[in-house]
Amino acid sequence: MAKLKVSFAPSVRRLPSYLHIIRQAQRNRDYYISGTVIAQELNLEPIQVRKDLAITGIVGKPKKGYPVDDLIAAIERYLGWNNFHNAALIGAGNLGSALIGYQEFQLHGLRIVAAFDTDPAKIAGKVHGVDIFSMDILEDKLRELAVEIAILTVPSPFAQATTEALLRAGVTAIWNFTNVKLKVSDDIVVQREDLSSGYALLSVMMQTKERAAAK
Amino acid sequence: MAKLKVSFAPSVRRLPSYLHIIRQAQRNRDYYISGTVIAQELNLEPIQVRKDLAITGIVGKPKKGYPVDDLIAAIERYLGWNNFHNAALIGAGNLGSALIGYQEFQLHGLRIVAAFDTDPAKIAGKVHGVDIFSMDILEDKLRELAVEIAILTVPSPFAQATTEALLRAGVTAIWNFTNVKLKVSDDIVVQREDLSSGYALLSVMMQTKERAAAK
DNA sequence: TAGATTGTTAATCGATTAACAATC
DNA sequence: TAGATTGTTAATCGATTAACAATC
Repeated sequence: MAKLKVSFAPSVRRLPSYLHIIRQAQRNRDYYISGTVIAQELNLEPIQVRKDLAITGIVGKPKKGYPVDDLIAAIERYLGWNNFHNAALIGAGNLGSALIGYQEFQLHGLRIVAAFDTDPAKIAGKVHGVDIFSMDILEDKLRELAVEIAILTVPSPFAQATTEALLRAGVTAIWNFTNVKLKVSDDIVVQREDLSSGYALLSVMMQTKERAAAK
Repeated sequence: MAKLKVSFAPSVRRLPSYLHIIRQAQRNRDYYISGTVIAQELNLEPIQVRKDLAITGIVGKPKKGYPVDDLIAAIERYLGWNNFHNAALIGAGNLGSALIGYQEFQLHGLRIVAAFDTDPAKIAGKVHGVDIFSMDILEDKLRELAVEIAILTVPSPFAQATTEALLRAGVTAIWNFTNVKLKVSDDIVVQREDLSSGYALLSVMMQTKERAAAK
């Protein structure tokens, strides 16, 4: 199998923010929402919103916009957020606790069924209602719970070794919050979340502004 | 001033991961590192690495590669990571604590001088050595400490109102971890970190794989 | 009906990749 | 010297934006 690449990746990344706006409309009991309105709310071009929504297969009505309920369903179906997947948190530190606390992901098919840590003080306790197990029983427990997704928030030096254990336990998708490029085979899904890259962008923007101001 | 847009944004986002590899080479006492080696390490094309590094102004040596020390200096200068900026954490929850704990950012010009929260149990305490103040004294304290960057990790419903207080206090850059699109004037730097967009990508990759496997 | 909005087709823009001469 | 690697110029690819007919 060749390396997994998402087509329309930039569009896919924008869909959750659209969903957020559209849900507000739903709470507002609106029947329709137009691409123009979504665009205004997010400071985007209407044509971009329309193109992005088109990939979900939704069909709108000229003059009115998109039917709110159908649009939400279309986006969720496209993202696969209508199906559940068992997930485990590997590393129950501050970041891990924050992630497990986000109700949002739970509403979108992510069912966190266990957490793992090496700290004896944490083991046998809970984070946001989820049991914390010893890293020693990682493989057995993951298999037992049929975990598909691992949320990896261990310290970077342990990332690769931990990953190998995850794969032995049958995990097929890794949400990687370490700053390590994991070595895995092409059939494993890896999404790396890299705060440094966002910080780099922030830094460059600040410099650009400073330089502009100096003129 | 027009809306700030970073040219070469994708390249800028990759620079921190290059820096990571190059620092390893430095620890290894290597004098030179080639684009080919960096590319191999990160599963990228060598030409992409060379093009990305070129924006920092570094000049390499045919056959040898780039001088390690100079390359690190060039990347850090380009990113502005050789200059310090005062920053404050707004919202000292789990995510905020995790961010403040990352030594990495502190090494790259981010000097977190204060944290703010509304929880009386946290106020007057510390997170990773940083004082936590009441949100009530936000504006005065930010001004007093000459804070430029706000790391915004408050609950989403408070994001916009908090932002307005930040701007009144003279903050010019916001690292936004809420899922709210902040309304600010064009001269304010905002970098939004959106976990949902990464999760959307992970979800689509998983679906793509499932569908491929079903065939 | 008039006009706002969709969805399609084409044009533009920017990023990635390829080709290759220069060079240490 | 031979050959690996740089850096430049050109080609390709994909994403964004523009234009506009269709339509409710």
